[in-house]
Amino acid sequence: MRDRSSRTSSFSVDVVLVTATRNELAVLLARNSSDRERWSLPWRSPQAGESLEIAAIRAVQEALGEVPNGMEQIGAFGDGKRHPSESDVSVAYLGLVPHETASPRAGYTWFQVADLPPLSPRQRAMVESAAKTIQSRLDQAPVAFRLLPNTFTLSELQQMYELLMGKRLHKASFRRALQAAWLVEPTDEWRSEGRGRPAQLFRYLPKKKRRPHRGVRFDFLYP
Amino acid sequence: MRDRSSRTSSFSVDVVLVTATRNELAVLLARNSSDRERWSLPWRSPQAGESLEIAAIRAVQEALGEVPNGMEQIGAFGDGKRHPSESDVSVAYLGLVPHETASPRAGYTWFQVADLPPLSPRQRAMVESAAKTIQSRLDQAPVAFRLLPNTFTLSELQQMYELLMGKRLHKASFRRALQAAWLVEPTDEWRSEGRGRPAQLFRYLPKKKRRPHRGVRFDFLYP
DNA sequence: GCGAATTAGTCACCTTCTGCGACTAAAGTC
DNA sequence: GACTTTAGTCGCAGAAGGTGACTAATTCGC
Repeated sequence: MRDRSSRTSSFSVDVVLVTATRNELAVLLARNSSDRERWSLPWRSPQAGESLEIAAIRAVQEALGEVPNGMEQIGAFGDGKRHPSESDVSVAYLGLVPHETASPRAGYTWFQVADLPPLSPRQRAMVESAAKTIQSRLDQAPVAFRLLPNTFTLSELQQMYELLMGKRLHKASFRRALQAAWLVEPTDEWRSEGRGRPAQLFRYLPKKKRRPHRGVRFDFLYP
Repeated sequence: MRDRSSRTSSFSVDVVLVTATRNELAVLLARNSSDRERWSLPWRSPQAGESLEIAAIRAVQEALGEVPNGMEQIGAFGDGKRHPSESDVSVAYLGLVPHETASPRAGYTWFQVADLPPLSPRQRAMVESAAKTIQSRLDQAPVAFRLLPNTFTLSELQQMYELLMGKRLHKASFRRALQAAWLVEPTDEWRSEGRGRPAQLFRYLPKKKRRPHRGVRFDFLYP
């Protein structure tokens, strides 16, 4: 994928770029330059003086030509044998991009997460970890908005949440919670999509934190 | 701290070991072997074939002589210049140990998190990240129990939660939530501590998950 | 021994939150 | 114009959560 002789660093930076189509999550993979049947996550060996995050951003730039707004580190992965870079450890970053604006460069393709080609065990672990990270961050961070275009209908937003959470949501409850969080604001545009009543377009409204308090909840997920 | 000539790996594994006294969190630091005025997190350069987690566990063994039940990786840290190991990147692990059973070996000391000695920027970032991780994991994972001895009173448990959450909790609400989560079981022991009515001792009751469902909550923490 | 102080543990009330069905609104289809 | 489809809202019933007041069991001071 990249010249590996420049500086044999014993770690690499790998990027799990995620986008969402109508009802599927997709991950960007790069065609292996030597064995063109194989695919791998975009990765990069950090150059001297290049921070981890910068390396991740560069890897994304090579793949998409643009940078996602905000990449999040999801950990260092060391187990598993083979990795394209032959590095001992890979630091994985997660990036979210709206599907509309995400056209990969030559050699890169989106794969549905449900239908990935074979990957190295290490990279497969990264993809799984990325999926978990997205789910767990869902109600802590505005993840869904980073996967949607600038304006969107509330139905689209709800569908995105349903996709990310993996379950159906009740429309009225969803909108009530959304209102309480004060997270979106209406635009004065409407979109008519096929049949049915046109939907109002909304935009994400980043705001100072609200809801300062709330008690304990022992919603433990694992024993 | 450790022989660095054996194998110059460009990354190290650092451990943020956390314990909790009555009303303070504390972190284990190691006295620097060359400059005995300086302190650092316990760390280790992974040997060949040593996984990241094993390296972290070994580092803890050297420091405490025992292993915490479960270490969690909190990320790879690359920015900031100086690090004891002179490595480019450090992978940080978080371990929780009950204060009662945590007697450090010679050269290691617990420091209150509010009163840490100077650390390298990178290690300071690790400690801060560890604190954030603990808070965010609080209602996802039984963090508090890993900081308490096997049996404890509900008041102790509540105090631990108050310490970790950084705010007071109402006794009745706390216990109601605890009951609903089915997370502790009473022992038949009671402990009389100074004045006041003796408290019943409880133990942690790991269990299959409950509460399978719940709607969305936009409890966003940042804009 | 006895009341005050202290800590443990529970109850009941009221408010807020949440699941959910039923409703109205505005478009297209035939 | 009746029917279908999607958007958007209302309001109730029940669950969850915040809080003060209560009972219980012990030590302390006298």
